[in-house]
Amino acid sequence: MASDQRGRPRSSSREALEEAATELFLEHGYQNTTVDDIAARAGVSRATFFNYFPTKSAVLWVGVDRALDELERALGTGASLEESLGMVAEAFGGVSLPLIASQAEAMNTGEDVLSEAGKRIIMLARLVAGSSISPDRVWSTTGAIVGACLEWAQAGVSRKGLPHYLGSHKLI
Amino acid sequence: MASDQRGRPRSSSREALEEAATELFLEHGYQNTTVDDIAARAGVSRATFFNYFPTKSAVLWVGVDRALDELERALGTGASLEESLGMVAEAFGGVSLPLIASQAEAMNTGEDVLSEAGKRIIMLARLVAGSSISPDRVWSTTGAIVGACLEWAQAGVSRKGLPHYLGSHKLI
DNA sequence: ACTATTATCTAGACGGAGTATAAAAATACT
DNA sequence: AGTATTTTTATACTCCGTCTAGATAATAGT
Repeated sequence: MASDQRGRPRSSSREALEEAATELFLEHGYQNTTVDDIAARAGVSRATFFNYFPTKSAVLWVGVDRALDELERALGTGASLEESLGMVAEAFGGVSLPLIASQAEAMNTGEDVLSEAGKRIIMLARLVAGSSISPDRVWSTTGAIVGACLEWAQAGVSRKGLPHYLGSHKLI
Repeated sequence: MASDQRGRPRSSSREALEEAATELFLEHGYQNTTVDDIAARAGVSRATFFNYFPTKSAVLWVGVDRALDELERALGTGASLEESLGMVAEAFGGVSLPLIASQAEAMNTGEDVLSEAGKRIIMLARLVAGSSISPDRVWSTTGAIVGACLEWAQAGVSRKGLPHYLGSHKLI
């Protein structure tokens, strides 16, 4: 029986890179941090960074992107949009805020992050469009979801779970 | 009395660049066209391109960006969101579709354009947030506007004016 | 043990976007 | 002619993201 642990093992590069990037973004700002800087602090080569993250900005969005992936998976099982959102929000809302939501202003993020945010909104709209929702409600629903997530992220210490905010916006 | 036509006159570079870029995007696709290519065909230097457009992708979005600028201006006069949208849609909806809306698929546009689209959505959301609308309706309203504009752009030959589509989505 | 296989990591070069700066070119004013 | 002003150009630079070839580290089979 073959073990599936073949080849050179990964050397915990992913966590190291994520930590290094977070530190540097907070120390010097997002714009003033290069991929070389991140790799150097993590103790790996620049090429390795791109083995783990497709772009520099992807580090900021790991949490959000994972949530989008899970939403896609949930919708793929045939669950309705509301059910799928609920499932993702349960698994996702309990954990800590994604880096981008909690630290955006401390990292001096500029236009880059703006367009990255927009990209995720469009990804979400595509998922919504692929659900069983009426086509002419796709974008207003997408907007409502975005609004709920932002409200949740900005709620601070009094924050309730994400499902609470999703529920308070009527999605249908 | 000093004429305000001082210095070296502009050599119609803007239109030339816009035309050259459109042609090349359609011939070889957006991704396979470099700024150098555009400048060369327009008969100007690469540096001149960046005198007229902040980014390569901005050429695709001239119409949309102008509409956003006008919306900002209209809101600045104190008009309501609905009134301002109506004004912009009047001035904007009669004219031809922006390049991005009519030719996106022919230009083989990829992920770049996706994030550029998202950027504009966020710009729109900021304008909506700056209007007199209730804060918790900002994103659902933004989504509704986006939906109306997309419906308008995709309507084809039977297209009515943009105000018609904005009206059919209830924005409030 | 030795080899083959598989997968990660690395070094290095490359093309392209966007920025910055200083010089050249074209016009108007004096 | 000479000066001021503005556009255009040449050039160099940084950084992102891609690519390729090779080094390295582990396992699987003989």
